[in-house]
Amino acid sequence: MHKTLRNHFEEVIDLTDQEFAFALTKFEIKDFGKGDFIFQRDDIVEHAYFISSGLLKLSYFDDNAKEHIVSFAMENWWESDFNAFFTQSETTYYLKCLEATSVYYISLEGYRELSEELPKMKTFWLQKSNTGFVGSQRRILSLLTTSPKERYEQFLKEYPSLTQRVSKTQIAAYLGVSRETLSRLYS
Amino acid sequence: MHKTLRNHFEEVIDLTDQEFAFALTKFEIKDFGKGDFIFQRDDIVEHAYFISSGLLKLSYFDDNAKEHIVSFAMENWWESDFNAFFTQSETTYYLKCLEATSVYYISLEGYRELSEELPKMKTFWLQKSNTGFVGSQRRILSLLTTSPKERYEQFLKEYPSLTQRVSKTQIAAYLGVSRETLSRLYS
DNA sequence: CGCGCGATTGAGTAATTTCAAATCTAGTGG
DNA sequence: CCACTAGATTTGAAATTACTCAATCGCGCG
Repeated sequence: MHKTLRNHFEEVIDLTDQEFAFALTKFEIKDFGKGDFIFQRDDIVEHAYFISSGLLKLSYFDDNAKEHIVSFAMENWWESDFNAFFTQSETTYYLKCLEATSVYYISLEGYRELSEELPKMKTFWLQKSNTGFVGSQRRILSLLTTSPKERYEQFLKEYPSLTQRVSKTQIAAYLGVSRETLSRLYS
Repeated sequence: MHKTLRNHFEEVIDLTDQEFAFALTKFEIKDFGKGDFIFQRDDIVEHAYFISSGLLKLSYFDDNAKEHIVSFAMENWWESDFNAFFTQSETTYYLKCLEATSVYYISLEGYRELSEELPKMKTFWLQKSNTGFVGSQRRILSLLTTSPKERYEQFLKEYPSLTQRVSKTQIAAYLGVSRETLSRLYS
C-alpha cells in the first residue's frame, strides 16, 4: 500500500517503515473524476498534491478568456499553485483533472511539521524544488529562443507519453501558440 | 564585516555568531570587473554565487548568435547555472558582469556540507529555491500571456532599479523581443 | 571635432493570429 | 450496420504583429 508515494520519496532519501508511516500521517488521499477541478481561481490554495495516478493541468485564463497552460502534471509529479500554497492565499489558476486522478495531499502546516520532525524530508523537498526550478528555467529559455516548431518537437521528445493523453489544443496552450499554428507545422 | 551575507541568511533563519562564522568557512570571496565573465559556455560550473554588490546577466547565445537573457542578478541575489552546478557539468550559458561585482561563492561540496552540518541552512536553501521556482513560473506565465508592451511594463514595475542599470537592448533580450520592437512600443 | 555605442526610425518581409468554414473521429442510439 | 452528434483538427484567407536590415539620430568622452 502507498507504494507510489514511498518509492517516490525513496528516490531521494531512505526511509524506515516507521518514518514512512509517520510521513503518511501528514497526507490525505482523494480521488477526482475526469473534468473535476481541484481548485479554481479565487480559491485559497491550502494543499500541495502528489499525483499517484491520473493527469492534471494547471492553467490560467487571460483577459480574453484564452487559456494558457502553466504545466501538466502526471503520475509521480507534485502540483499546486505553489505561490498561493506557500502564502495560503487566493490563486489565479485552475487545477483541473484531464483524467480521473488520485492524489495524496498535504497542508502547509503538514509540510512544515513533516520537515521539522523528519529532517530528511527537507532534503527531499529541496531536491524537488531545485529540480522544479531548473525545469522552469529550461522552459523559459525554450520560450525565449525557439520557434513553435522547435518547441513542439522538444515537447514530443521530452514528454512522449503526454502526446497520447492530451489534445493538440492543450499542447498548443502549453507551448504558447494557437492551435491553428500548431496544426500547420507539418504542411 | 560580511553583513550583506549574514543579513541575507537572517531574513530566513536565525544564526548565532558561531554558526555564521562556520557558514562563512564554506564560502570564498571574489571581485570581478565590469565586463568580466564568471563562467562561459563549456565551462564546468563549480560554484553558486551570492552577489554582495554589482550586477550580472546570465545569458545564452542561440544558433544565430542572438543573445537571450535568462536572468539578471543584483545585490542579494544568488546566481549560477543551477542545472550545471548541481550536476557539476558544462554550461551552455555565459555569466557576465554588467558592473563591477563582488561575490561570495560556494562549491557544491560546500553547499552539501553546510546543509548537513548546519541543518538550518536547508531551510534557507529550500526557501530560496521555492522562491526561485515561483518566480520562474511567473515569468513563464508572463511569456505565455502578455504582449511585449505588457511585459515591458511589468518589468518596469517589478524591477524599477534595473531600468537605470541595464540598456534597453538587454531588457529586450530578457523580454524576448527585438530591441527595435521595444523601441517602438511608445510611438 | 569626431568616434563609438545605444536608441530610434523607416521600409519591406516573415511569422503568427484571428475568424470562418470544412473535415475528421469516436462514441451513441436507432 | 448506419446515421448522427460533439469535439477536435485542419484548412483557407485576411489582418496583425514582430522581425530584419539599413540608415539615422543623440550623446558622452577623448
